[in-house]
Amino acid sequence: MKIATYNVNGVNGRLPVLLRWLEQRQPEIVCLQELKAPDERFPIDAIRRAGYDAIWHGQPRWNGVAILSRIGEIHETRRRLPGEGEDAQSRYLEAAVNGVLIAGLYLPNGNPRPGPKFDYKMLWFERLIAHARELLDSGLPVILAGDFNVMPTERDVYKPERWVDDALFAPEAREAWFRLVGQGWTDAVRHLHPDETVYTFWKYFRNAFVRNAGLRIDHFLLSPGLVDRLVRAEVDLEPRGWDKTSDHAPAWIELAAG
DNA sequence: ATGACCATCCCAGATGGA
Repeated sequence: MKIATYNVNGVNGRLPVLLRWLEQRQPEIVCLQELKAPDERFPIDAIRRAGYDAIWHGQPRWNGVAILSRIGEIHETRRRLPGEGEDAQSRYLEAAVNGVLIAGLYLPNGNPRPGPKFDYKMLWFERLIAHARELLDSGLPVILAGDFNVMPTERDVYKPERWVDDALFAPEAREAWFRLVGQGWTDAVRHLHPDETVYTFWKYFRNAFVRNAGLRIDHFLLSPGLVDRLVRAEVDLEPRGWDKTSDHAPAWIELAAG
């Protein structure tokens, strides 16, 4: 079973790229971030024609997350973190699919730092950490997947020294990441590729993708029971080179049958 | 060290992204 995460940077603007990649790769489950569309503009018809069912949680202009499945029913369990109000930004969606609990998330960017946006990022992070504890304690097989907007280590940034004051690489954000992982989660890509340079995002500017001036900010965290089932963890670089593409590349993991 | 590019939306230029 392949499970993917893809920050599409506008689900309607990137629809041809998304559909081409779904057709090519055929992941069973996909978490999408940055829909940038209100709920009524989610392209559900095109996604159904591609063979997927979906749930989504959008808002006008910004944010927005979705979970797609071609393997079985999507049983939604949450659409916001505990502690978030009804009017919160659309950044979290959780569902049981084919025997696994999938949490699709889009953690706030947090720039500029310091400032209210960074405070919101860290507050959101704390809510995620508290809820992740509950998910671990449930004993269920759980995957936290999405755009965490954090590069955990220097290996995850092309020029670490340029990013130390940025909200994506700030000590507070990295500390929160390691506190989350320290609950007992496994970073799937690093587990299988401990020493490789792996990026999931490249700016549009200055030929960043061609220069491989990238960041690793899209992640999969696995609950302990899933680690033995992890057989692959990859980033699809090809779609990042397509015309009218997202600034992120899709990442995916493959789990053996449980 | 800075600015570069892209999407969205009452369609122009502000805002957010990372």
